[in-house]
Amino acid sequence: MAKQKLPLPRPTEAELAILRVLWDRGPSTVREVTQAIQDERGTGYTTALKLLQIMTDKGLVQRDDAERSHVYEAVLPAEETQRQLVHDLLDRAFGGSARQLVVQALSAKRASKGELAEIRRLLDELEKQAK
Amino acid sequence: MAKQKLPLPRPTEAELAILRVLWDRGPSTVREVTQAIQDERGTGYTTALKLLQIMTDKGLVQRDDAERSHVYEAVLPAEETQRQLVHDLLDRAFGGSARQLVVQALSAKRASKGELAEIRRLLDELEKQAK
DNA sequence: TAGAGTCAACGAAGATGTTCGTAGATTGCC
DNA sequence: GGCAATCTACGAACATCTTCGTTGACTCTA
Repeated sequence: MAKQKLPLPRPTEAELAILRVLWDRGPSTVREVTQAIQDERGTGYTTALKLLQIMTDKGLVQRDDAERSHVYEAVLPAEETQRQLVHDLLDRAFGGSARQLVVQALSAKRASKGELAEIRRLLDELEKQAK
Repeated sequence: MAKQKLPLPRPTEAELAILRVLWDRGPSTVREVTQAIQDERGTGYTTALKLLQIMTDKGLVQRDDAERSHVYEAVLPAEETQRQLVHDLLDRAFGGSARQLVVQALSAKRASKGELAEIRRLLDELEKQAK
């Protein structure tokens, strides 16, 4: 039984690849996950299974074993895990400066004009709150 | 002698802590680095030394051994490594969406009004370029 | 010159993450 | 029932990362 501690561990590299599949596809079987990450990483079936078992122990995913093929599902929505990862990176590499991170994010991947406009709208909202 | 391959490996957790010290302080000795990360991590002298030696092999830092106490220096400026780290995170966790990453960055660490204004200025510049 | 302090080098141990081989159970089909 | 396919479980091997003990060299000073 997985411990019910709220601060979930940071997913590792391979675990994150699996989480992305679960976020995209929703609840999935081991075979579905394996096929989805086949290209990106060469991961075989038993490897994916083992990772999902470990992730279940860690509390990153939930397992439904009603059917013979167990169905796995991400415990946290993508946004929450992403926020945690960003926060970690902020602390570990940016000395906590969100501004610097945003700068690098926008220069790492040239955002389109539409995306920029969307970010601008987000800023509007945040400024209202941060009185 | 360190290989001269341009794509430097992604620094690990402990390595990144050391890089941050070198970015802050500039070229430093093992002892200086050790003292700087003493609080954050309990890292002892020989551990820091070993890490710096490994990082030298990887090409992450350069060593000046003119004096008895060798002086280490980050090869890449902070901005470049940070950009690479953001790019990695973008690919590994955000499916490449810079917008989503910015959203999470701003909500992970409530940015101050001043920071928001600065980011807004950055957007102005980017919009000029991204015609 | 003897002893204390500081240094780089090295190797090994321990922790964590990743991969896969194998075994045993279940299911479907002939 | 017997066989093949598919599944979970488990453990071991392997890689990577982190830490530290030990050694030998150098420096300073009494």
